[in-house]
Amino acid sequence: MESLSSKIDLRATSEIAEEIDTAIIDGITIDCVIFGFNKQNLEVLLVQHAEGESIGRWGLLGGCINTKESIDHAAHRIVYELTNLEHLYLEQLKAFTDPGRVSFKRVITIGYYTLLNREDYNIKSGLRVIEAKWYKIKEVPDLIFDHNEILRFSLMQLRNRVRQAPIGFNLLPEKFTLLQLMHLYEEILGIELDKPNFRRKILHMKLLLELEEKQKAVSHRAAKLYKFDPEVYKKLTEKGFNFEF
Amino acid sequence: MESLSSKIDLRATSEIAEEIDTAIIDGITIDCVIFGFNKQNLEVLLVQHAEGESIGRWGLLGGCINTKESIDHAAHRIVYELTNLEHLYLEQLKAFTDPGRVSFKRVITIGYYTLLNREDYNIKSGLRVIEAKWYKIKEVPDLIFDHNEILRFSLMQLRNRVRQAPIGFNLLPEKFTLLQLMHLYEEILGIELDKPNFRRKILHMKLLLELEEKQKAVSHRAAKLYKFDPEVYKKLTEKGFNFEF
DNA sequence: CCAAAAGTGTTGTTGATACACCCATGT
DNA sequence: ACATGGGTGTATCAACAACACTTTTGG
Repeated sequence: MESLSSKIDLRATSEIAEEIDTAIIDGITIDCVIFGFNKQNLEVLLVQHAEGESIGRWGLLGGCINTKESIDHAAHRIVYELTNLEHLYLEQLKAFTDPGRVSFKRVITIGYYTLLNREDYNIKSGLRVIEAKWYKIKEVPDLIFDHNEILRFSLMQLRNRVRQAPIGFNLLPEKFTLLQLMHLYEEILGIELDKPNFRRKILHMKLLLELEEKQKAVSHRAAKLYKFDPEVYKKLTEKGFNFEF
Repeated sequence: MESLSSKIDLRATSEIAEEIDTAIIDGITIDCVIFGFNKQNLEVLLVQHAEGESIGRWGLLGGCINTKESIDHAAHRIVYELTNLEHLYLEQLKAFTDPGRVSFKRVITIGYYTLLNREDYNIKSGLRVIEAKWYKIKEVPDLIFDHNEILRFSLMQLRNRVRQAPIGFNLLPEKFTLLQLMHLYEEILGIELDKPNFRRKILHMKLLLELEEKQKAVSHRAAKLYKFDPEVYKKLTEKGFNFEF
C-alpha cells in the first residue's frame, strides 16, 4: 500500500550511484507517538515546542540517540523522561525520510509508538517541564514537520497490530470490564460491535482471567472485572491466533 | 513481540540526555531482501562482497542514499541496478540500529524487502558485474553484519503481510495455475493446504480472472491459467478482506 | 492401461450474526 | 419506576475441514 509501483525513472539517478556519499544526512532523531485511552476515546500525547521556528506549535515527543545506546533504548528513555513510566509496550514503526520533511536540513527520524494506561500516567507525570497535553485522535491539530503523517501511519499500524495480537490491553487499567475492552476495540477500529457476541468471542479465547472483584459505585448493575492472562497469551501465540472483530 | 518490557534501567542514561548529539551516527545505508519463488521454493537473492574485511562473504544487496533522493527511491534504484527490474513491490521493513551491528563504526541501515517474478529476472539480469546468487530460504549461509537478522525479520513480515493482502502474486508469473498459487502459500507460511478447499476459497474471493488459456506440454491434465485482477483488489481492500489460509 | 494432477461433490462442524430477553443497581 | 449497563439464550447462516470421487492428459 505504501510502495506499489512508483513511476519514477530509476535510470536517471543510477548513473551517479557509484559516488558513495554517506554524509548527506544531517541528523537522526526519534519521534514517539504516545497513545492513551480515556472515556472511550483514543488519545495521543503531544508536546509543545518552546524553541526554534516552530515555537508554540504542537508535535510528537522527540529526542536524540546517545552514543552506544541502542535506538530502542533511546525511545524508551525519551518516553521515560516525559512520563516517568518504564516497561511500556513500545514498537518501532519505520524510518521517515522524505528529503523535505524538515526545511533546510536532511533529518531522518525513526518513528515509534507506545501504548500506556492513562491511570498510571495521571499519577506519576509532570516530572519534566515540557508542556504536554492529551488530544483526542480526531481533534489533533496541525503538527510540526511530518508529524501528522507519522501519527497517521502509527494509527494504521495500531489498527493492524491490534487485530493480530491483544496489545490493546496495554491501554487499559490492569482490571477492566468486558464493555471497556469492547469500547476500546470499537474506538481503535472505528466499528460498532454487538455486545453479546463480543463477550462470547473474547471469553472463548480464554485470554482473560475472571476476578472475584466487581465494579463499585456505578449507577447500574456492577460488572465483573477481568485481567489479561499473559501465560495463556504465550501459549496461544505459539500456534497462532486471530483477533478479528 | 520485538519490544515488550525491557529490563534496562532507563535512569542511568537520562542524566546526559540534554547533550544533543546528532553526530554519533557514522552513516546510513539501505539493505534489501529480494525474494523470489522457484520450483516450489522461496528463495532470496544474495550478493558476494568483493571488498573490505568481509571479502568473499555473502550478504543482502546494499547501497547508499543520494542527495535529495527519497529513501524509497534509493531502494528502488539499488534493486534496479542489480536486476534491471522496475515497478517492483517494495516495502520498508524498519531501521536496524544495533550499536554493534558493524564493527568500529556506528552505521544504521534501513531494511527493505521486495518480491519479484523469477521469470523476469532470468531474462534481464546480469547487467552489472556483481556476483549474485539465489539461495533457498532454508539454505542461506552466515551473512555479513546483521543480515541474517534482517532476513529473519523480513520473512516474518512477509508471512504477516501475505495473510492480509494478496502480495504473493508478485512472486508468480503473470499467468499461473491454482496449484502454483497454493504451493506459494504453503511455502511462505510453512503449512499444508487442502487442494479442493483452497480452490474454492480463492475462487470465492473473485480476485482471479480465469483465462481461456491452459497449461501446455504437461504430462497430465492441463490446468486452467488465471491472472490476478488488480481492479477487484482495489474494491476489496476498501471494505477490508482476509487472507488467512 | 497407468500415473499424475485437475477439478467436483458431500457432509458434519464451527463460529459469526442478529436480536430478543432478563438481571442488578443507583436515582 | 426507570434508566443504564450487565449478562444469557437461541435460531439462522456462511465458512471451513475432511475426504471420496470423477476427469483429462501424456507416456
